[in-house]
Amino acid sequence: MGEVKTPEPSRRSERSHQAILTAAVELVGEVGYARLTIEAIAARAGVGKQTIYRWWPSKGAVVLDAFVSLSGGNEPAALPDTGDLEADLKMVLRATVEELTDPRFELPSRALTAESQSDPALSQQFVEAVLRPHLTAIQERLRAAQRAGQVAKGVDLSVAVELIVGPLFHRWLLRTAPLTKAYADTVAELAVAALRPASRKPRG
Amino acid sequence: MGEVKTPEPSRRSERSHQAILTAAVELVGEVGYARLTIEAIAARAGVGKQTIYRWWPSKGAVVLDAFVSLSGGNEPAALPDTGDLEADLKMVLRATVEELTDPRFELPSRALTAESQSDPALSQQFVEAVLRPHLTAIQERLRAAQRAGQVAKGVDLSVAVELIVGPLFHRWLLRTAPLTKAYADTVAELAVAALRPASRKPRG
Amino acid sequence: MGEVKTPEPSRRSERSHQAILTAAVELVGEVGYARLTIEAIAARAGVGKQTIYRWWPSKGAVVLDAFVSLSGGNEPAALPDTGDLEADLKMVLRATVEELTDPRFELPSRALTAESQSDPALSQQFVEAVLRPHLTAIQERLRAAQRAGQVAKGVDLSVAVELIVGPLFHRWLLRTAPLTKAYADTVAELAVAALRPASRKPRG
Amino acid sequence: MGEVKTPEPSRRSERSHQAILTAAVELVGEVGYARLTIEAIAARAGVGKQTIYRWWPSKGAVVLDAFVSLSGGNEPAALPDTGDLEADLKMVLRATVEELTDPRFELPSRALTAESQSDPALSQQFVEAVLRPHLTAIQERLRAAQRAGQVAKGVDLSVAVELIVGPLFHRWLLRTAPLTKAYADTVAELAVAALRPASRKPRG
DNA sequence: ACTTAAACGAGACGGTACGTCTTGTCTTGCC
DNA sequence: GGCAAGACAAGACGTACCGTCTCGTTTAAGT
Repeated sequence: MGEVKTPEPSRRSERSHQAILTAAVELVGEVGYARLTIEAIAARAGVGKQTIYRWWPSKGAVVLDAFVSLSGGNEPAALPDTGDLEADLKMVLRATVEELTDPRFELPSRALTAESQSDPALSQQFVEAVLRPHLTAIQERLRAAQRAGQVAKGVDLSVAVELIVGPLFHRWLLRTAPLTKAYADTVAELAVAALRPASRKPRG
Repeated sequence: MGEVKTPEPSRRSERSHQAILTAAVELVGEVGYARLTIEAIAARAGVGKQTIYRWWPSKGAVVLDAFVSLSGGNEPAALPDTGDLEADLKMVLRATVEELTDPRFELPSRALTAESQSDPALSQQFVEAVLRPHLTAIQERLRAAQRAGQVAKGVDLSVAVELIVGPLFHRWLLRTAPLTKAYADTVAELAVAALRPASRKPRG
Repeated sequence: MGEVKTPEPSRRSERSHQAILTAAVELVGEVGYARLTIEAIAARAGVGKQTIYRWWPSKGAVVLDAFVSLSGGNEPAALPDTGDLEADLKMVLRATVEELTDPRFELPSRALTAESQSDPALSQQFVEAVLRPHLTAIQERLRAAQRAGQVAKGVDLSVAVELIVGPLFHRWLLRTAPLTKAYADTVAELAVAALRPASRKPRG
Repeated sequence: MGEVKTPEPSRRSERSHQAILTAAVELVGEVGYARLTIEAIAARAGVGKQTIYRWWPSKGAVVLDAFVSLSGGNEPAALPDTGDLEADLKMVLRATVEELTDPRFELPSRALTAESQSDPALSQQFVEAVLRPHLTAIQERLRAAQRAGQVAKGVDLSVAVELIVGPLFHRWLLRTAPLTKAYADTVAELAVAALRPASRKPRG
């Protein structure tokens, strides 16, 4: 995931490839993303710098690949569907809070989000590889709820997903307040209320 | 705003101070934050590098000060209160979309958000100086609505604020989809629905 | 000329061999010896790098072979013997000046002389392949002159040869002054005077 | 000696300057010129690479300065004048042979001569700083001899000097044969014979 | 003609050094 | 005596080549 450049990938050394990803993961944990250097990755991986530059366009791209390979298998697949939307959402949002708070994921995630601000291509890859599966899983659960009449017919589910996760990321990224499970619960409750088919709209 | 270091501030050259902020604003617009250097700011401002290092701890801090001085007076003060919460929120969210899309603000904002990921001190200053006034203004409007019975009594308004702005920032920061005024409207509608007192959720 | 390594020479591709020498000659003329690279020779010759490393031990060795193949046939054979030693020497020294000044020969010659300073093996090959024939030709002419009584009996002719060509190379290599045919003539006259059988030695 | 570039020399750190020259001398002795790198000089000298690139245009220029500062004071001044030209020349040529054979001088000298082949500016500086004093000293001795009637009136002394030293350098640079004191003596004898006024050549 | 082992082109690899750039500190000399 | 100017040590950048090492693919001997 990530290479778009020219060289013949069949001749790629899988040994070096893995060593680079491993070294990147280790080093980003040890010194942080800002003080992470290509030279250090190459040295730690026992690899020439050119081998990194040959296959990745930037430091961010290496770290993204490393991060993806790290959180490799744990595709969130689908949310459980207990029939209780609010409970299911609370579960997934609590899990999200836990992940965003786990230092193992927090540092690389913040780094990639930061890097994405100035590198739209990286941003795209980051979202598709890391974020999209989570969003899609939630959206599928919402679709089921919509079919079950727990979510109003007219709601655009892609917006609904961001209504749910947006507040969490906002607090995480901007550190407006501590990111807790209580907050996750409150957001889930409010979101469910927002999506519920209108009993009546008292506005007019 | 921003200085925390030692030297005697009374002897500070206001002329150099302003020149530095101006140069930073110009340069961040010309080359972007990533390629912005302290040396270039000093050169453009006609100032010794030491004069920058003396008063600011990092490149981010200079840019934050420059950004704040740029958007100086326009404190958002308070939201209008037309009595129609949804309409008032749509107005402020549309304005927010406009600002986040305005290249004059977008680049420095993204840069400072990115830099905040690895610099919690900067993050704190950024939030307090730039973001907090907006959040507070929205929260005040919500308090009025709560008093008017348009928002449920039990709702934690600081969470409500993030429910409203979170989805916008999520889309802006992660570029999951284009950030449009239609999206702002939808978010406002859903948020109002979430906060409405109405019948408590019919689930139990 | 030059190969000392192991592989079976009968299977050598003459096509590649020639292409390499041609490419080396062209490139040394285009970019000079210092900026000449094995990679560039291989690319220009349409040859794998290994094919060069297989048959030559160093860049200098390739260029030496290329240079020898360039100045291939024109073995100086023997000097003319008009009976007038001084005239014959002037002729050969003037020709030498011309060659040392001809850009076609000057650049590779200087490069190989330079390289020889740090590579005695190359030095040996260079001297034997390029220089020795010239020196030998002059020495033969001196031997004839010695037989004819124009050169003193006791003179060591190998030293005499270097007395003649040394001053030319000195000026060429060290650029102490322009290398001209007038200088060649003067050197020839002085050398002949040095070698002439002593009328008497007015020293004692 | 050597700097031709822009920066203000008054602010130059004499400490770093000396450390660089010392490191260069040491390293050229330890690993030879070809394997000498700017990086190693900087590391050994405890100096940033830029400090070298700021003040010298090339590796050769650094080594030349280092070499000159090494052989700093020992200006050859003037040759002794015992009245016996041949004896005096033998003395100086033997000394030259000794110097050219002394490893302390041989390696840098060969390196600078080699480098001069592709860098005429360096060549010029090398000749003027290192070689010219020797040549001038010999030329002065020859002038005295010419006044004393031991050298023919019409002889161009600058050519005469190269007649004397050229054969030595020829053998040293091209390694046509071992460079010995016996060779130096023979060259001196032949040179004196060449320059002697005596009976004009009996040829015409 | 068939086999087989080499030499071949291509080019990825681990490395080294390049010359440039930027950082944050230190120094000099002008005003 | 405060400040611009800029030299300095440090070290990462991205590039260029080095010489070695696979890869298939010719190619030429020796069957």
